[in-house]
Amino acid sequence: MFDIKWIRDNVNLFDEAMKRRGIEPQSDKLLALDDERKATILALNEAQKKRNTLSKQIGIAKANGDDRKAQNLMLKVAELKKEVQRGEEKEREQTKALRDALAVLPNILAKDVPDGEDETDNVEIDNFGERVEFPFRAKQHFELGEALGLMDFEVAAKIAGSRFVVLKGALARLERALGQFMLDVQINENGRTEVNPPLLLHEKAMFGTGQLPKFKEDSFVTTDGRWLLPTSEVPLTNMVRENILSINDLPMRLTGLTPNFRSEAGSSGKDTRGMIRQHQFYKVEMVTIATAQMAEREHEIMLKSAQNILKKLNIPFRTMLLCSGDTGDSMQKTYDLEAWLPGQNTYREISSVSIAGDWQARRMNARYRDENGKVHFVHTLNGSGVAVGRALIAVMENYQQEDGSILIPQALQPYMGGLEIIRAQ
RNA sequence: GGAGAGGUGGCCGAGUGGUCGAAGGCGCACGCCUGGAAAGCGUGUAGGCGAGCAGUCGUCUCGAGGGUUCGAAUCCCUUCCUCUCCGCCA
Repeated sequence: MFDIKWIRDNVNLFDEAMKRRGIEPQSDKLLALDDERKATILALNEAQKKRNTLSKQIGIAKANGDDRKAQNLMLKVAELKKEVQRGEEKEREQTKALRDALAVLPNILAKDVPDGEDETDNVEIDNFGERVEFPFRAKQHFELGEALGLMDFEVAAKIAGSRFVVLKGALARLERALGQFMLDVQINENGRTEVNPPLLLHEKAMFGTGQLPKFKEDSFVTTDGRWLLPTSEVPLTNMVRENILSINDLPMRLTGLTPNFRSEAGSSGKDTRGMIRQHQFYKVEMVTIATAQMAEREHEIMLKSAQNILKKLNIPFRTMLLCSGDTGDSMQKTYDLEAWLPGQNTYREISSVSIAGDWQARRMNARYRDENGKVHFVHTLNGSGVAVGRALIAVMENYQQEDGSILIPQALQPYMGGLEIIRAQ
């Protein structure tokens, strides 16, 4: 969300930034709303001031026992009262109108974000690992999993519907191992604080990070109006909502392992086979709360942390800088890590590392006090470190053998009780 | 689910209709004092919005929203949250 005062001072910059997002110039409309609002406030303050002055005089008159004077003053104030009430109502409406208009606008893209339409215009900035050349046809993860008898989509459909999976035995454990491994790296090597948040969230929290109001069809709601977290970015970031933090608390580096729930409303027909796109999946998340000065460095640190996970698992991946058309509304700049999937013979997103600037902080009213006691909005960042479900896919496809067994990456073996290979029973 | 208690500034805590954005204490900052420190003394110590180049001024905010009143932290209604006891339950 934007500061209307900033828009007023940066009309061209703002309209240009919206244009990059494919949005018509907004500043005229917004400034007009703000002008009306200001005029209302000015008149309202004037009326309130008069009312307060007279009311105090009534108090004094009564204290002095001058009832007639008090009576006179009361009549005067009665009129002002109506004026104040009208003004308050108008101000409330106008403020809400302005806020609603601002709430749906996307973040400003960073200067170094390349222009582009969609994911085909993203720019590769880094590449890690050798793609394995199999002397046989590489299978997709679901072929492997089903053949092992450890991955069952039919049972999942029976109990929950499509886009769910049931993992069993060593595969279930492998998924758990991946989550624990990643979390441990985040805590021990990347110095993040583990957080285990609620999975059901207030609407306010969903608004704070930008999932609401625009993208409500992407998430699930409960019967009592709570939202199932689509990513733990939401609870972790909203931990600082409506706070004024001390500068000493920053940067605040958090991590957590949670399930994520997504309706995938707009994705019917996409990735229908396998575990790529599910309604429910585990993900290790990184969230950093920082100052404006710290933020860019924290973004690079976070990117390295995510890359580090895949390197430890020895999964080939490339790092993409998302183009303007593919960068999420809440974000100024996003890197995606795409893991190589031999079975699909393609790269697929496995992590997304983004910087939001103060866009989320304004929505959350999350601030900090600097060395001089001045209050500023924090800057927020988040990234996956990494998606567990997709990491499972990447491990299976990259570590598969001709007979359909799967080697377990060395880094995971301690989490698998020393198991080195998963074979059909 | 039933019965009760409560939500006030960074924290504790007073305030039950009148100049209260709010006593007092703690904490913190600065100054004095000291060789240095502690103690002591003094001063300061919310955020939003609006006006102004600025000093500053006005206004709003005592969980949230609404109402009563000339005037609300104080009265009424609604709602959220916390705590205690009982019941139920993982």
